[in-house]
Amino acid sequence: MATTEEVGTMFSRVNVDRVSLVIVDQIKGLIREGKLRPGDRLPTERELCQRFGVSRVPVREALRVLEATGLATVRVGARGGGYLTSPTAERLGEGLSDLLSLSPLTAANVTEARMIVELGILPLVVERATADDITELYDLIEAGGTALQDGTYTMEMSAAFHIRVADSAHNPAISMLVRGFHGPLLMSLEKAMEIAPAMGRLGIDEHLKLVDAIRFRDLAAAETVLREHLHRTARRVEHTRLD
Amino acid sequence: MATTEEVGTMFSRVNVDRVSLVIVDQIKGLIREGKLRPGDRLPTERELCQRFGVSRVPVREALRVLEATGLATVRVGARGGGYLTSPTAERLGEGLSDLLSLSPLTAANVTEARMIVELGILPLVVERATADDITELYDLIEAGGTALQDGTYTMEMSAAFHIRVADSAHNPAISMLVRGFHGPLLMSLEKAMEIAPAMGRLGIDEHLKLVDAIRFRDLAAAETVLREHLHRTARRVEHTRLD
DNA sequence: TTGGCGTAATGGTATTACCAAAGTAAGGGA
DNA sequence: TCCCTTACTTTGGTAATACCATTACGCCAA
Repeated sequence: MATTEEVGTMFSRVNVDRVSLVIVDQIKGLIREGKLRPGDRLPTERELCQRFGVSRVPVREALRVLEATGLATVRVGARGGGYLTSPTAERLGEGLSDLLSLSPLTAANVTEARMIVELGILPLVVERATADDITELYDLIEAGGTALQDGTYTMEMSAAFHIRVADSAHNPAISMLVRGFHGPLLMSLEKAMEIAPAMGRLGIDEHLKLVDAIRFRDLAAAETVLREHLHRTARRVEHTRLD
Repeated sequence: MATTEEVGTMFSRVNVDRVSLVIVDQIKGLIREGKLRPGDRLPTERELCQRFGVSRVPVREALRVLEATGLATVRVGARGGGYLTSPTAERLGEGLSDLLSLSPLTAANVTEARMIVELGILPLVVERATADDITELYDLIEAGGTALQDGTYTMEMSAAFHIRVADSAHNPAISMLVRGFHGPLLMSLEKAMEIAPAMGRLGIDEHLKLVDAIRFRDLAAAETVLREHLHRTARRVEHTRLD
């Protein structure tokens, strides 16, 4: 007969997770291990049922979760079924915006984090920006200028510029972070405040100075410009709640 | 008879979304409008079925999606069902880390981004760290020291320390970011490389120096220590693939 | 030979009915 | 008063079925 202590170590905690969760985890694991890659087609629902030895309901729930996470899309019809997709930063921002609107994060919180990231990557940007990067940045600025004259300049265009700057660091992880922040943050701010034309003009001027500094690989100047630029926009959102 | 152009505008693209998606959107909408708040209990599955006029499967799929998005938890049993939750920094970071570890990013990408964030927040940490923060950081270091002697020191404990440092910036958005970095990504690295005892000793010494610098509000010293610390661990990861 | 059309095969979507397991809460006895 | 039992609520999972969307293929005609 085993003592109580022995029994305590004999049995390991049995995991009675939801079946759908187990399936999701297994598929995620396969993705992590590289055995499944974006573009791959998952087996049909019926086949997944057989492989996992479960009925269709949990399998479908798992597919919905993968879909919601941005890991897969499910098509109907012949040649339909689950297809793995590589989660984009856009999808991340989508999910994030839902959560941000509920979470105790304030716009000031997000802005502060954003400043840290965007200022922090400047050394990389100044070092790695290619001629193409610079050209595209100037193009964005020009587009912003004409939009400003038309009165069609939006916060979204400003966001696009900052995202393009981040892309010039040539690190996909950083691109994802910045995209993740800009989407939800600016979408909610856009509703709250119209862009005053003078404000836009000043913003675009600063964008221009920033790209100039990047072009000349002048880190100090770039930092000065961007810090002032971000601080100025930060002050506008200081007391704004995300809602 | 209508002309072709007229017909072109007469019909709008029919988009028969999945029922589960419609349900999710409706609930999200109610949350956004404030008609549903964290802590609220959703109607039971059966009742949702009646209200939406659909069967249980789509309803359950919708609940799974809400769960996966971090907007709700579902309990079984009497008084069970869906309860809306307010997403925490932990939950947000979890989603972020999932995304990072499942996207085609290299360890070097993520490490670089991590360094930018963790170094970037140091000014805030040095400025805002409370006595409690400092005490807890020392506690973590002490726990790490004893664990090291026992041979039970793990990457996870190191991660906990860095997360606690980030929490000392007292910005939930930043906490979320750093938690996102120290998720499954580092856990998978943990498998790849054992912590050499000497390595751990050195790491903990650096942790100690970092907290000392934070305590004395010595930003320059803190930056020097952390930069070296992160660079050292980064070098170990440099040629490691995420797989 | 080739283009278009109809049909069959494929595979997700939703309904219904049913049972099992897990919590909760209320009732009853010591 | 406290604990235990019991009954009920509610989700979790299975199975069978019908239905609809999409694609592939083969046939027929030009």
